[in-house]
Amino acid sequence: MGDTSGLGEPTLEEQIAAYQREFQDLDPQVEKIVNALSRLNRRMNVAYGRQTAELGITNADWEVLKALVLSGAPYRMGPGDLAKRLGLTPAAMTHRIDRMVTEGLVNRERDETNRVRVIVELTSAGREKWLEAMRLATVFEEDLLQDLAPDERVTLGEVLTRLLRRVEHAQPDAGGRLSDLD
Amino acid sequence: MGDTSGLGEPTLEEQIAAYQREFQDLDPQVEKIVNALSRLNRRMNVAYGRQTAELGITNADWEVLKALVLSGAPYRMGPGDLAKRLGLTPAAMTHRIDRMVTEGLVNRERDETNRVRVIVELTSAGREKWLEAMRLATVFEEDLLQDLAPDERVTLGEVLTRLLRRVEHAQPDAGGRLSDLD
DNA sequence: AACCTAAAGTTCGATGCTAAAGACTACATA
DNA sequence: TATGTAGTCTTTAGCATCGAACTTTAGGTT
Repeated sequence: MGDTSGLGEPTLEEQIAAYQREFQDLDPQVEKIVNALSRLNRRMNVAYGRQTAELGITNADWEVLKALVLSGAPYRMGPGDLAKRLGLTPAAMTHRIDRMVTEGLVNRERDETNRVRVIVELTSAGREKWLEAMRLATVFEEDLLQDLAPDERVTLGEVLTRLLRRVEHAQPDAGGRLSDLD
Repeated sequence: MGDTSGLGEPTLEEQIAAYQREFQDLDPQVEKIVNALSRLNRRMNVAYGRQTAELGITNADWEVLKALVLSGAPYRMGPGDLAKRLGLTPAAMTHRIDRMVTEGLVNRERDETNRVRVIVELTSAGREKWLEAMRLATVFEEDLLQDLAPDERVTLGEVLTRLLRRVEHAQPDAGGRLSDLD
């Protein structure tokens, strides 16, 4: 009586109870929300990871593709901007782009108007991969929210946006780097 | 007109609009929720990372401390169980424990009743660190949810639990490894 | 008793990340 | 024109992680 399956994680409720045993002045409401958010995200990333793997790419690749597509046509960005957008160091971006170039997902060119700049451009293959990933992702996401009534979805979206506004305002973009993400 | 600050991220609303431009049959409600969840988690991890750094540890350390404390007195677990609990490979767990032993947060002993087993035990210094981290974390968490009325908190907790139940049931613990977490 | 199999943890090689140092370009100023 | 300075990317060294091979022990089977 206790664990979910093997030895993975205890139930959320069990976990909150354990926290309360070890830390008296704890607000169970708050802890429930925070821990649920954290677990949900983990599971979502696992699911996304399976889907991207199915397409022969990684979640890391997908993040880059997303940033490029969202930048709009002609789907070009500098490595520095990409790094900021994804919360990586420029060094990591260099290597990630290296890999994605060999995979044919993006091109790397020098900016001829300013030869110290580099332009990363989405290839049509990259755009196609993004599209496939997007199709899989939306199916999963719709399935995830299946049990939520339309008005519940609206409310949830509104509440989460409010939380986000609070935390994004409190950390005005961390000066760039967004590291230490477990 | 558009970006938040420097070049970090667009507004959530802007991002959803961009998605709709590039991908027609998209449910904006769903996408709003999913993207808000993802961003929220990112910001939370950054915040936790700052707090743990302030205490001279890392988020990685903190995860181990949490697992040990939640296991209850006498705060002992095997590396394998810890690895499963945290979604790491046993190899990674070995190195993490190495580091935490030198930091005085845990002890490593052999189980004398079964000499192939190892026991990781929380030290009192480790317990104290967990307590300090917990105090900082709860302050942040309370601040994060400040704008939510009591009944909103209850509803949010309930809805998130429902989502979690759905996704945890769908992925009955991934057979162990929970990798590919960006 | 000798052997086989399974389980637990560590070691090894490769990958991706960070922080810091380096190389190159553009632009302002003297 | 020469020089300083800031900005952009790459390179380097160190660390954490993964997957796979390896070591040791426990427990069952013949």
